[in-house]
Amino acid sequence: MDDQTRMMTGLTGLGGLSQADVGDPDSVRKQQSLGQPQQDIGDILQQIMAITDESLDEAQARKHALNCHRMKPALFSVLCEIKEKTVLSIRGVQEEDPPDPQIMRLDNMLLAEGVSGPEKGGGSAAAGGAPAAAAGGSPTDSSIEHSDYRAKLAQIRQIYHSELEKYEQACSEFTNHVMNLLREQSRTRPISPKEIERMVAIIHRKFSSIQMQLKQSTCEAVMILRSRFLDARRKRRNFNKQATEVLNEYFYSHLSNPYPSEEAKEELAKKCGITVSQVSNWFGNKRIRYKKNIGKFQEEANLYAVKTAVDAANVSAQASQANSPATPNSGGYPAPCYTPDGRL
DNA sequence: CACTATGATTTAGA
DNA sequence: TCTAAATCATAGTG
Repeated sequence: MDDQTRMMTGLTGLGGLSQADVGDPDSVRKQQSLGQPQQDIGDILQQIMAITDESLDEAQARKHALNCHRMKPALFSVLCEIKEKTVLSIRGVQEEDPPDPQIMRLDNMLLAEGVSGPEKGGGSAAAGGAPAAAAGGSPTDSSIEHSDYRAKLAQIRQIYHSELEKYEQACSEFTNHVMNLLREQSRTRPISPKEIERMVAIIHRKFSSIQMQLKQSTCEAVMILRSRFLDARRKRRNFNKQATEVLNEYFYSHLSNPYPSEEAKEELAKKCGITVSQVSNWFGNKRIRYKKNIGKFQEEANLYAVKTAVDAANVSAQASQANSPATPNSGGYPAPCYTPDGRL
């Protein structure tokens, strides 16, 4: 504000108004240093009193006179220019910082997690529902944990957006306020539009740094959520006995071609209370492990062979035996050797 | 605690 | 996109 006073005094001086009229302190000092020292303190005091005695109307009138002065616009633009140069030389050229890589990373992550992007309304088709399933291949994982995860994510998303909105509103309010203030002041002191622009940029930068904190904490929340829910998926739990039984039954009764179709998988999944991808996993694991060590699975194979045979028998009690589920072994996987004691 | 069983994930190939 | 194969990581068991 020291600048302001200096400029104002300069302005008034150039504007042709007497400095004494305005009560410029410089002029007082001058008077003291030149000539008669404490010539007339009373005089000075009177001058000062005159200022304070000035009515508001008088002051307004003076201000108005200043504003209407024919030299004012030209003068202001010159002053603006000088100020611009000074400010630039003081502040250097550290403006126009590039987009912060930190904030870009946060933005990308929030986008990837579906927090900041467009509303993923559908959800059913897993448009972006399963973040971790990107490479996994289990698009329609609708387990309980998953819906829980999505609910929590939606909650975070909602909080994030409402906070963001609040910040943005506050920012624009504050910006407006400052802009109005500066515009108002630009009538009495040299403020170029460029300067206002710069001030707005500064405000925006401040607010965006606050926003970054919001983004950061949101990211943290999402990370915690992920580790709690998605990584918990990896914490496997064995299928229940009945489910394993159903799967094994299918496997051993289709030993020649243990590749259930999509429909069969769906049915098995429903029967076992697991997802289709879990069924796929199970068959993948089972096939490779069976193939690797047929001997080890001998007993199990016999058990299920007997089981299906019994079932078949039960069925054929009513129908003909023509279509027994015990598929003949036609090449895919070696069939177990049915020795009575379970050895090969 | 070591060891095995087992569900999930990753990688590579068709 | 499906599968084989390897691998990871935890659950269960003695």
